[in-house]
Amino acid sequence: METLRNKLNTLKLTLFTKKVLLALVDIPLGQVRSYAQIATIVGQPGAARAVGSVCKNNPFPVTIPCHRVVPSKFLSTHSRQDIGNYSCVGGVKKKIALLLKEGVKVVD
DNA sequence: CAACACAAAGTAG
DNA sequence: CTACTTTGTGTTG
Repeated sequence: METLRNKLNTLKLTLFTKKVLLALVDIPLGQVRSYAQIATIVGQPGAARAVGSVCKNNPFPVTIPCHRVVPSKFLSTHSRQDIGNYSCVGGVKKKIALLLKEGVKVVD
């Protein structure tokens, strides 16, 4: 069967990218992960910025819940201004809306 | 080679 | 102690 993992293997993606994307899919509903956390999961702690690059180049806009990825600061503040960025359609505004819809508290 | 959707440590006050 | 600056990291253009 064509799992997402299989598709990722088909595409011309680097190992790091593939791991990151898989980690994003693994994020439970209503939960958020920081870029640093993802970086650590894929085995490259400190490469948070690289993770951001991957999300930005995200090959599957809907399949990959890149909106659940936020800066580590957000984990502490939950502030809307520390939500980070979002390249997909709708921008940061849409990102916030999605998170709220999924049950993630976002302070104004 | 330079830029980027970040993070953590170091320096200055 | 808080605030700003610098370095690390991997992908993409």
